[in-house]
Amino acid sequence: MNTSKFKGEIYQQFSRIGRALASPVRLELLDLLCQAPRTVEALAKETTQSLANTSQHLRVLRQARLVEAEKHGLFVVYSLAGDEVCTFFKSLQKLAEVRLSEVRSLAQSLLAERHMLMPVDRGGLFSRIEHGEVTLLDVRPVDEYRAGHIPGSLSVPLADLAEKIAGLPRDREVVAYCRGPYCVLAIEAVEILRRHGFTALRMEESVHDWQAAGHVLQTEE
Amino acid sequence: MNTSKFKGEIYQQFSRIGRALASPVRLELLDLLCQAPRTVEALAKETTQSLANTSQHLRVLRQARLVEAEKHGLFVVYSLAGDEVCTFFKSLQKLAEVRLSEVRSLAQSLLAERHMLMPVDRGGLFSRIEHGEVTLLDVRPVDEYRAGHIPGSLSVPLADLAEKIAGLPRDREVVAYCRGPYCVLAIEAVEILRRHGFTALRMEESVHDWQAAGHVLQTEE
DNA sequence: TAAGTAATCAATAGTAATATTGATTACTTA
DNA sequence: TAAGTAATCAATATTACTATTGATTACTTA
Repeated sequence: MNTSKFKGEIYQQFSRIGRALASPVRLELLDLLCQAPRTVEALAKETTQSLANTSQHLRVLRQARLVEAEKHGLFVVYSLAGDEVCTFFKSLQKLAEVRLSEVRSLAQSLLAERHMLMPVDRGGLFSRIEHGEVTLLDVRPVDEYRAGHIPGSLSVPLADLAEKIAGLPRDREVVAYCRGPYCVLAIEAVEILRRHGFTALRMEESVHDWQAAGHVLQTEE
Repeated sequence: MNTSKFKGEIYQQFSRIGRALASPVRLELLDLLCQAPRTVEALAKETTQSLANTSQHLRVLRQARLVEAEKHGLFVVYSLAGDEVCTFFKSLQKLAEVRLSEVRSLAQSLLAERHMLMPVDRGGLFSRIEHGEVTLLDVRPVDEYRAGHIPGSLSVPLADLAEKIAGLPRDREVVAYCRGPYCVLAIEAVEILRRHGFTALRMEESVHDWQAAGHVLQTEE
């Protein structure tokens, strides 16, 4: 092995990761898998892609060793190959946010239209959550909640919010969270809650940020 | 702006970064720019690509806002758009190392052939360097040394090593460093030094690791 | 102003990526 | 064993990427 052959091959290897991240569909798949493992069918449905196309994109991700597949009976369950993949995906989002003004303006225009630019006090919020001073809603699908959620949070998937909203205490603030700053679930939840007269806030932080801040997650229901 | 339009566009934006990282040539260009700004001509020469091809790849990197171009007289000097790009590139390398066994085996086979698997004591080395107990050589091109180097290091570009080797003190250990764990310059330097009877070691860490460890760099000569 | 140089542009051939369709495989269960 | 289902495979049309070539632009300097 001479050094110039090494150089050629090592950058080729690095580019496998880049290639895997070059498609919006694959990034959406990764984003979902950061929350919880899923079957191909579930991933296809959530990304509104055909089954075959989803399967093909998953193959690319698997070839880059970013995800793993395991057969469970009739289903193939895909999951992240490791926590470091999620961390890396978050840092990709962060880099895009810092470098691409388009990302910042997209996010801002979505929030501004919905009157959600009001800042949520990040430091104070975590401690208010820990002291049970707010009703904390996890509005992600229930499987993601089961895979890990912030202690004390209630699982109220966005799809079920309408029917569960009557049971929420009206005398205190509601805080909704989902997958992170670029997930729209909490935004939609807050809109619905406000329409029903609640004082509702959206928390940008996800379970990963909660974990990164040194807290532990709760699994199962 | 509805939420599904937002989702479509935000992943599209994230994928701009992925696309930019999908080519081995662009990763090599980024790697070089992590060390120091350069003209198109210099980048073309160092990557052994044609001028036109290099220019095109740089355009892609610029469109992803990972690099910036500034015209200096007849030359266009490209540089990293920010330190966070270098940090991200390093984390891509790290992810590839963790996830891709091919990366680990490529690196290992290169080192094993050259009898360089001997571990360098990372913690101790930094303090021995600070106390001047080793001759520390920066074997990168001189422009990279000028852009920032470890204090106390001598600039001995690999190309000049043969002629400068006579002037090195023979009574103590020589440590060579270059751009990081996947750069071959220090490996080649150590080979030459050993052939001339020196006790030579390769340091995997680069100026970025030195900086990340809380030390300051030295600029200019 | 003319010659020279760095870089980009434009056109193109070859290759690779994407999404669709329909067929096939692998497994479960009636 | 047959029917049903999840997932993959195979073939394909479309689109995008890559590297090359030669022309052009923008600037400097003789």
